[in-house]
Amino acid sequence: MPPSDHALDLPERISFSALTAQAIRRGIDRGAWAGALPSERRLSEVLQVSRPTIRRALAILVREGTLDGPRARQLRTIRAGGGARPSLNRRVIFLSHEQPEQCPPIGSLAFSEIRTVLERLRFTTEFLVCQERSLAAQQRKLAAYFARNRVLSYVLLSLNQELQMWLAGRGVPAMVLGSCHPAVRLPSFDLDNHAVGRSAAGLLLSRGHRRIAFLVPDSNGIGDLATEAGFTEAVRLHAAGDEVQARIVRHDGTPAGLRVRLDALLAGPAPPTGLLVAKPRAALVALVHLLGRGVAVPGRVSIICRDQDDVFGDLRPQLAHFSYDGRGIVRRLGRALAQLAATGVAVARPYRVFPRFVSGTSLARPG
Amino acid sequence: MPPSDHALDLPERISFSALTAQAIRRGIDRGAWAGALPSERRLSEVLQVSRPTIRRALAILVREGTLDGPRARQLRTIRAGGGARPSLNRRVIFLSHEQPEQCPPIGSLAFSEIRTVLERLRFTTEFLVCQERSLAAQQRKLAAYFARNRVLSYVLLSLNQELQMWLAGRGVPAMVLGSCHPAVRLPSFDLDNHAVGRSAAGLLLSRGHRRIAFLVPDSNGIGDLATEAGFTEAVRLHAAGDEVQARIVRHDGTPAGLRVRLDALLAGPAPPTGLLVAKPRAALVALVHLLGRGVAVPGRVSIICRDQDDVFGDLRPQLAHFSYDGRGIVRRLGRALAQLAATGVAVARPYRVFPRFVSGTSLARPG
DNA sequence: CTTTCCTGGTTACTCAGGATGACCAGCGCA
DNA sequence: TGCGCTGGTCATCCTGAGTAACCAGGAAAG
Repeated sequence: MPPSDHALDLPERISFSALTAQAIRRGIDRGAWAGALPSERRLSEVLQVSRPTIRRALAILVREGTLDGPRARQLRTIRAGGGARPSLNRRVIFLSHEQPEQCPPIGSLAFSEIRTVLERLRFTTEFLVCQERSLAAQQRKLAAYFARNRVLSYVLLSLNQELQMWLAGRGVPAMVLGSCHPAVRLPSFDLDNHAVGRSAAGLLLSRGHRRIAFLVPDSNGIGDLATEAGFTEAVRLHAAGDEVQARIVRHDGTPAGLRVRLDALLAGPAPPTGLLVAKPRAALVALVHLLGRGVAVPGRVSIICRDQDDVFGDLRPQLAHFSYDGRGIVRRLGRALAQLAATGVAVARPYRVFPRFVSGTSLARPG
Repeated sequence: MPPSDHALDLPERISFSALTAQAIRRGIDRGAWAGALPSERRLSEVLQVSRPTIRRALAILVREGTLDGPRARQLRTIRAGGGARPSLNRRVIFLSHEQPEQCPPIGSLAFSEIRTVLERLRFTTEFLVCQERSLAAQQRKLAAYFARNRVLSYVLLSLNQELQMWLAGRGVPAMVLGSCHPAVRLPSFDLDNHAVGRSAAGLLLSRGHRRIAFLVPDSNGIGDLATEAGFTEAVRLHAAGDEVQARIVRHDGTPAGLRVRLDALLAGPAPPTGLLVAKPRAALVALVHLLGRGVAVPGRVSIICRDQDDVFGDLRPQLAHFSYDGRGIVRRLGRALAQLAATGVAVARPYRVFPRFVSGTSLARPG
């Protein structure tokens, strides 16, 4: 018999499923979830582990009594005494009606920037998209989410007015990135969309356009409403003697819906010669659609986009648009969150950025 | 993008060999052996681990400097001062000729995804752009960087062939995200660009196109070269009896340069009726330029884009393109890096993804 | 109401990595 | 000289994880 070396620990032969079970157990202890676990597919994404492995891990936890089995196709519930130790977390949730790439206050570029900066500051970021059509459904979904998750603060991106006020009313910890309803008293980091709308209308009018339109999704985003207000205000101020026809054209936010509106506009009796388009994606869709229909840009229609996209400068015609440097906003947001994490409150002073106009060949004098 | 709960530790994916190395390391620290380790077969008995695993563990310890290699069939000796071991850091540098958003293997969307996943695995990520025009200048810059920085691994994104081979030759720790030169023996996570090129040409030919072209930047990216090879191969195989005219058109990577090439193509004697375009940005520029010139798409020219962009589906015509899910690649990359951090080496087996074709109305039969 | 999406449950298949056992050449030593 | 030990190598088997489909039930959106 060989002598045995006693000073040694044998390497632990532990299956990856068991390790995963440990990870989930720690998550439960830290209070990452309340009441019930996320779905298996969610866990598999979050933990970067395949679903069969997640299932084996869950089976272990059920067997040891940490979890209940799924009840009638419900999520698995966490057994009482799960140690829900409320620890100060640094979890930040971005809340929006749209995919992150489409949120106007911060273009696609800036969003990964935001994530990076916040993660440097040791915040963990998540994105929650709330795309239900009815307000009630949105509120139900969010209420369920609030009940099951503990977060430091929500960051509201281009939410519609009703939901923004509902959240503020419920006392959900939040700050607003993008435009903020004036009545909502939350820390906010805005673009001055009102000024942009006014400026855009002024640009079109000063180039001689007399039939202009603002194409905007009908989602009641507060920034969109502000742009709209600025747009009509500029028209009202200018149109003292002139005969100016300014329309606000709402579409349903889908590319197809936008094209339908565009076609209707152009087929109408007095088609506009100048367009302001909200959202970079929509501007691209509109440009390609018009060119594809043989409508010259800017020959028959000039286009200004309210928001930025870094492809705009590469195209011919270059899309005239408004642009700004998001880094200042990101820095402020990071500081506000750090303050909130440290002190429990954040200043509600709004921070405003005035985008600058980037001229492009898509804007010219009318035909 | 699905939200992810960051308040969690991910389960650690550590191989049993690495665990065994840990056990041996602890044994050394506790003075279980003096001067030299027991033989492999002894260790295998003592630790209750098979000998191949013991050997892998020993290789890890030799690599990290805890052990000397076996001297002339002697037992492995324990290095003096076994206390201070240079531990591998977890710093990862992304190295590319272009801005991250433009790197084709992973779209802008996927890149923030990659950062997030790697940072959750406790890697720190940085991006290093190497845009010098001359190869010598690139090498100088990188050599200076290597001399001053210790990193776990470089991740090469769409580097040109020369630089990729130079790095491999210098023994820089690296893996390739995107296409990899066949002679370069590095872990790589590829799209199968060759297959894409072949498939794209096949699609155009099978639709009846007989004059086709591949528009590609002249930067000698390995993926581009592979696409080109696949493209011409498909043409060669198909064109047995048929008369097919296939051109490779290189542009300088700028939108203006692309437009010049397009105009020259269309003004030529036998303009192509089908185009394959590399890079999503280039495809957008080409589409808008053609439509703006009154060239009907797909009426006069069909377009397929080799890469993906999520705006393609929203446009009319929809841009036919090749698409894939980058998450699998990100997962593999993360695992390879984790393995590298734990064991000091990563497998050099290439991982290949076959993008699937997303049909679109920009592709139709000619004329 | 209908439809859509998401849940848990289940399948078949691939593949990496560890276990096993055998073999080799070199070396020290009885 | 022959034995027993060392590290080095190989072929083979098998477990466990990954992947990608499916399915039915049920909740919720519209």
